[in-house]
Amino acid sequence: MGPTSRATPYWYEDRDVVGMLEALRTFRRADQDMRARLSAGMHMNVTDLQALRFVIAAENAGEVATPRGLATHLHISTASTTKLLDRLTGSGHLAREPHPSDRRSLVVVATDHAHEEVRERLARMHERMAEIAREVPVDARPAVEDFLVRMAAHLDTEGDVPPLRPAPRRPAAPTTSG
Amino acid sequence: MGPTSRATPYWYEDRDVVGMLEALRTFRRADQDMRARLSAGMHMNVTDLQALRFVIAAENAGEVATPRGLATHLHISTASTTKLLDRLTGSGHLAREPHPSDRRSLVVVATDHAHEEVRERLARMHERMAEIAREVPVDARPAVEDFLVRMAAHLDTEGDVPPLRPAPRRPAAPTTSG
DNA sequence: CAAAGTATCTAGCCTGGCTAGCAATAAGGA
DNA sequence: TCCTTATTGCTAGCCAGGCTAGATACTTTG
Repeated sequence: MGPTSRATPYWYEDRDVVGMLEALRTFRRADQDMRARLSAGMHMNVTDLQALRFVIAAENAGEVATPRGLATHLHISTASTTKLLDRLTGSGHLAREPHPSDRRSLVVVATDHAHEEVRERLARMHERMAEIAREVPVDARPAVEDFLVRMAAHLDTEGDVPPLRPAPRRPAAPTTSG
Repeated sequence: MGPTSRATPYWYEDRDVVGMLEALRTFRRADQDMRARLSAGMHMNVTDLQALRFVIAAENAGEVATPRGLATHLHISTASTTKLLDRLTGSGHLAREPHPSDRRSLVVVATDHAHEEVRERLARMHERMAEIAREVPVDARPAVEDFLVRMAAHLDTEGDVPPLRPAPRRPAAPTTSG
């Protein structure tokens, strides 16, 4: 309890640590809420907006977006992707075009209207985000980036299979009955 | 295009900025994926796990969790909360108990098994997260926290109503017609 | 005490995922 | 070349997990 000879006792360091972790949670919550509001404001669900942004990003990068690529990126099935494309072509945000080299596939393109709407709603936000990033002291920036990247790498290794329960149920694989 | 007299030309600064923003996206993606894996590993959906953690957090804070509080926290309706409680009591993670002072309401408590399972799966992860946070240089920590908090605050102001469309519909508040 | 408000639950609907299976096309080996 | 296998996107039909509306029990307020 009493002060020690160290300039920064252990509990002081911990306050920083707790602050950063709380800030991380705060950010995540804010980001999630923003996405929900944004997609609701565009009269679509969160996945559809993510898809739209993926297609636009692909176009900006000079690449072609296919339904298969969309399914992979969004971690949904190709069947769900078909429905998603039906929704977004129906709303006038996307269009299906023939694939130049693979006649099984097709190319997904964003309409001018979609480009405009997304740019309109996100340009200001992205600008301000960069501004906030620029407000970080130059010599602290590598630490910020490092912290986030390392945290992401850690999360990629967590939450996998349970270390205890041996996978409770497996609907398939009939052994005795049936 | 050519080099200037400045030690850190503008594009160098921008590289830091871009790096931080990319790291932010990377973190968000990793966090989302982790949550999906974690809840899948516990045979529940993401919302249910969030609810479970909310109840446990309330207990640890010496507070009581009610269905209403759960609904508010999760941004779902009370009807959906009833279904959620049915699922989680059915799986043996939560239990409904009488509310000590409001006989309309009830108190939601986590079972011992739920406490144990969550602690088991999250303790190591949280420890490692704190470890990663402690690896951030002490003098950079305020900048890290600030960056995240400011970014969160910004996101809280974005994605709202479109700056163009005049708030599509407002069911209540009749002014002229009706 | 009566009226209005609040908490939870039930009933029934809708969205957005999923799997299974299909036709068309591509890719690879005998 | 030709036959087999893999891949792509689609349709059909199912299910989980949200939602609104309305019922009931209780609390709060005038």
